[in-house]
Amino acid sequence: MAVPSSSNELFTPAASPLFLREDEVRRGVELLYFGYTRLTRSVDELLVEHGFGRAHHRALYFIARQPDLPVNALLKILSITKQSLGRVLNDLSAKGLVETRAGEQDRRQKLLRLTESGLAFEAQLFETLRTGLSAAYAAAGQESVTGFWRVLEGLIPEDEKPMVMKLQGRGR
Amino acid sequence: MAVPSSSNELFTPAASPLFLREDEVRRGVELLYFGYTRLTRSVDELLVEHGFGRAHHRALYFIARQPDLPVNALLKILSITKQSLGRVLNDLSAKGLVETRAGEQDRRQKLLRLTESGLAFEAQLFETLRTGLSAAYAAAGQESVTGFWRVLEGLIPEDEKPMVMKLQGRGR
DNA sequence: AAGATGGGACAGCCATGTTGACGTATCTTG
DNA sequence: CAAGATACGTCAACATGGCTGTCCCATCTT
Repeated sequence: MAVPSSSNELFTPAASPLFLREDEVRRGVELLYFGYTRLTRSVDELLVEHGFGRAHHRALYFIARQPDLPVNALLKILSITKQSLGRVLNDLSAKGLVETRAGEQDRRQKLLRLTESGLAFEAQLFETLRTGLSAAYAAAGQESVTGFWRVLEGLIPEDEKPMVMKLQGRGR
Repeated sequence: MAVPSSSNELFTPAASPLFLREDEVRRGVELLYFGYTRLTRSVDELLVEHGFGRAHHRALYFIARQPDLPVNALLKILSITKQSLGRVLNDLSAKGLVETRAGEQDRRQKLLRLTESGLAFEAQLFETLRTGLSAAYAAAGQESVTGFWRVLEGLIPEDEKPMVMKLQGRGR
């Protein structure tokens, strides 16, 4: 009775940095959930007006980010099956937003890139993201922004970091 | 020709805090996407082993967070229809993880709470989240963590902030 | 007593993920 | 050069978790 059980966090509030207070973790989980969903919500509205869904946006986004991306690379970025991606890419090319060319060294590859109108649409979607995220950045201040980045980077497994860094043109 | 168009960002790199450099915004978008999905990925695995999906976790999570939550309050938190939530709640109570009581002031309400085994399961799921997020917190440092929180708070629309703050027992 | 509200249920649709099986073109290698 | 690996595509079937629309009951409010 006098001695709290060893699993009682109140007993050792700063015991280990890997065993933080529950409330701090719950706060992060909730902010991540609400922040993420609210940022994407505005984009979703724009998408449905054009008959697309979130999956189409993801493909558009990453193709815009890395023109001439081979299908396989996009599959790895999205971590979905080629069947799922296939549907999405078919929709996008049927509507003239995406086009493909054969790879030059390896002609089995199909390199994905956005058409003129694909670029325009992606830019429009991105503007929505920019508006939301810029406001949050500005309200929080530059120092908070780097903290924001640092924590999120820590959530990405080591073996996936190179892929993310490469997207951002930051070596590996 | 000599004067860049007003939409050219290179012309006014620090023009307005609401119009940040594209790369900074894209970096945030990507880290948010990968960070969020990677954090939830480990939980997903645990869930499918028990025959549940992400939707079940969300319900479990918020019921754990606010015992005796009325159905209507949970609907607002999740922003889904009552039909969608109904399915999830039926699954959870069929498996004995959630139970309901009639409200005391208003007996039309059903107050949701977790059973013993519901609490145990939610705790197990939460451990997975804690492990991932604690590691990221620890690697980034306390100052980064507050920045992380601040930016995410800025992504939540004003009219929804009270709901989120209330979850975290931080007044409104 | 009438209407509003909290909750539940049935039916059907859609988007987007999954497996599994196969086919074809091209590259790589013994 | 033949054999196998790889990149990509497609057909088919299924699961999850959103959605709309409709109707119902119990209870609270007026």
